Amino acid sequence: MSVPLEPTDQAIARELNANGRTSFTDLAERVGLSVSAVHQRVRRLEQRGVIKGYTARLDGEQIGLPLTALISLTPNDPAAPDDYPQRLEHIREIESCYSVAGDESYVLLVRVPSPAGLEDLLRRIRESAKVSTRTTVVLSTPFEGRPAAL
Amino acid sequence: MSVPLEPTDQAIARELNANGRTSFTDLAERVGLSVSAVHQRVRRLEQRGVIKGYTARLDGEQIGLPLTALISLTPNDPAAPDDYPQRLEHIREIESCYSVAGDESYVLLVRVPSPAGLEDLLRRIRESAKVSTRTTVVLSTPFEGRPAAL
DNA sequence: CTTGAAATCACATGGGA
DNA sequence: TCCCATGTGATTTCAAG
Repeated sequence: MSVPLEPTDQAIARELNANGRTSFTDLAERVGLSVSAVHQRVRRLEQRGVIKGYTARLDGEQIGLPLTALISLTPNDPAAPDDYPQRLEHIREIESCYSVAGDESYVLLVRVPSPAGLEDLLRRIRESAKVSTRTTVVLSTPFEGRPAAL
Repeated sequence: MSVPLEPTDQAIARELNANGRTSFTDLAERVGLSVSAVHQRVRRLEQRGVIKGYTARLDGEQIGLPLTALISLTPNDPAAPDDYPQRLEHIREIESCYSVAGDESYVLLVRVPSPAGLEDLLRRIRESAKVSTRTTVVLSTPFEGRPAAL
């Protein structure tokens, strides 16, 4: 299950993780290979799923989603089949969904425009997944989405 | 604090959030502007901090960081000045740091190679920030880093 | 915002260690 | 298999209106 990444591929992955728009030309210089060699490696990393995608990180405040929260889920019926992620997938306010070890079963990271938006979101989560929720409101985000510690 | 984003800028931000390597040419087609107009807008969004950066999303399993955890922090000395984020910034395993409302003060999202790596990380967090920790291990990640609900 | 032109880049192909 | 060199068309970027 997953060969440890070769040093060159690791360097490429690290660079693209830190700057997702680095050109192949720059990458080639940094890892000491020709542009075409790097090009091939990046495509392979994408195919293998080492690179899952590219995204611009946006400032929640400025895009109208200033309220972030962590929501922990507990199933209402512990005997029900565990298809919670599927039941929640359609809710676009949910950015991430983690299955966790602990008192609760899942933790969601969500972004909403306002307290009213959060209230409505919680209602939809409870209805869609038949869970009870415990919400931790994020007051501020000192940092987020930093480069991986490769 | 933060003028609501103009529709065209919002469309650009949404597209780059969903695909961080979309070319200016593609962006221009999608939003119905010339390439250089889009170019200027993207630069402005970057300057304003609406776009905070670009990153490749990597598969933790394949890059040697298969273990994810959420760590909640409680200050040892509640009277101490609150400079925890600064004290933790140097620890590269910490991907995100949220100041939260609730029993605890902060929640960290971390990635490590192994349980031993987690143990060592917890020790460093406690020492650096003078906090006690409560750790929630992530068992699996049904989804993560989905595009913002713009 | 647009046009337009120069510099740079992406990417496919073919060939060599 | 992995790498490199080269060519062509696409893209980025800047200056000017």
